Amino acid sequence: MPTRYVDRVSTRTEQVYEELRRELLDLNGGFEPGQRLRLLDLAERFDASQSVIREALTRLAEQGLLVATPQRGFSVRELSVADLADLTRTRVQVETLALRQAVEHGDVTWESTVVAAHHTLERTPVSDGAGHFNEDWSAAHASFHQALLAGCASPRLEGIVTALRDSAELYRRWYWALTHDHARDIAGEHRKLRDYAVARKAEPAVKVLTEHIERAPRELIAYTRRHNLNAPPPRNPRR
Amino acid sequence: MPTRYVDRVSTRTEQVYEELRRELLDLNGGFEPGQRLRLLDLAERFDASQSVIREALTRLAEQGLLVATPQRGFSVRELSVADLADLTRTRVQVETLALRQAVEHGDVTWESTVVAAHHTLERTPVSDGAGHFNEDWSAAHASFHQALLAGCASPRLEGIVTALRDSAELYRRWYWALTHDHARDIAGEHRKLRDYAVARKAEPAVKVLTEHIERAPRELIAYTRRHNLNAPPPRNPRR
DNA sequence: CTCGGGCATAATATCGATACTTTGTTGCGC
DNA sequence: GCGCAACAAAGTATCGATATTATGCCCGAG
Repeated sequence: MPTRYVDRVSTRTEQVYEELRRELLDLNGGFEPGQRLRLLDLAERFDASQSVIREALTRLAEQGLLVATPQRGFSVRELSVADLADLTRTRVQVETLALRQAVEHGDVTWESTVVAAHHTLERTPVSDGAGHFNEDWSAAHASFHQALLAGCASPRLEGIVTALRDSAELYRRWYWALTHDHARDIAGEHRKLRDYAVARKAEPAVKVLTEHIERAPRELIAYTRRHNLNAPPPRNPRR
Repeated sequence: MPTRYVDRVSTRTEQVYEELRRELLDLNGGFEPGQRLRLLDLAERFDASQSVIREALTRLAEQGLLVATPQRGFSVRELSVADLADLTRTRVQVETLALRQAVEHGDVTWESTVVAAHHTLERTPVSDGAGHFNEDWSAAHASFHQALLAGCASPRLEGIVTALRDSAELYRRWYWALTHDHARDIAGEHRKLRDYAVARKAEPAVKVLTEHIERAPRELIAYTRRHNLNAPPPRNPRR
């Protein structure tokens, strides 16, 4: 029998978990809101046993990215206008809380990290030119915001903010499909955030961050009101 | 072969998960911070297979009540003064946020729920008289605070507050072992919270809640400073 | 006496099979 | 044609065994 576990950095479950998570949050990923995730399908796709898949899905469900229903397995979390509104409100409140503390308590090392992360972000293209969204930008974006808030020196608060941001990622594909906010200058928002943060101007920074978080959801909600929707348009009618 | 799965309300995993969680947060429970949780032990104890135990532990680890280390299994989260300080600070910030909104936006139904939950709490004894802490009180206490914040009408925010409170529960045994704050009038604090909430006096309510959350950690941290500790005293030296 | 290599032990991670549940379908009675 | 019960198909939940890894101990070299 061939040796199976060679050169493993981590466990199989860990790998599958990370891959599934990436794909779930990936704008180009193949998962639809509400879509059921069958254990055997995924087991075959990842060439792993059901146990491994199940553990990964369990973790994602615990994070609220999936929904686990006893005896009926797992499915991708459904999106709704109500949840988006709640999520956005919560994100603004908690994230501005963290930002205020970061600006107040962050040290010089923090400033450097913010500047560095911003530099990386600015140099990463949003799209790959072929209409495909660049997931590297997404990572750089997350890193920048992470660095910005790390100054609050509160692992617990940081963890909450990160979890909320990940949840919000699920909505990104929906924005992308429906709204085209070409007037928006995201790079400018980030530059302002960096400058206000380093200059220790908490209130202006909070203002920019609030708008930064609220803008896309506001556009999307306005759009759905105009078109009488309250859930994203299905791309794949088969559920 | 005998029929095994009869009259089941839920799945075995769900049951084991809930039982483990209860015990973990139970002041009288048997788990120590840092204690390793062996799959086979628990499987035998619960008369379930390792898979079932593993799924329950995975969920608890994802919540931060346990720590999962690849290839080395699960253990109860370690406690530390630094984490307690961070946790307490975060709890105050997030929970007062929720309280302000509840007081501002809560309707009459909310008021009724608060009053009812308070009544139950007031009628539930803290201790069973034999020195054993009464877990019913703990449940009533959680329900009261839950009801208080439910008025904020934000499932996301509520979820965060609940998760933080559960994390704080892990520290309760530590308080209990070391500090004896007999001057404290917890019932009075709850009464004030109820009254201020129903009277829509946000700021006084926030003040009481802040003190309510901070008091025990403050006492404990002061105690550990006096005695040069930064982790709870081991009751069971075998790790 | 101490340090390390190499084994024995014990625990986790993974697998594949089986028990059970849900769901869709077929066909019968009316 | 319609409702419903029994059945069939598909999927989840659970199990127990096996592969793999961590850990502690023993023992010999220095």
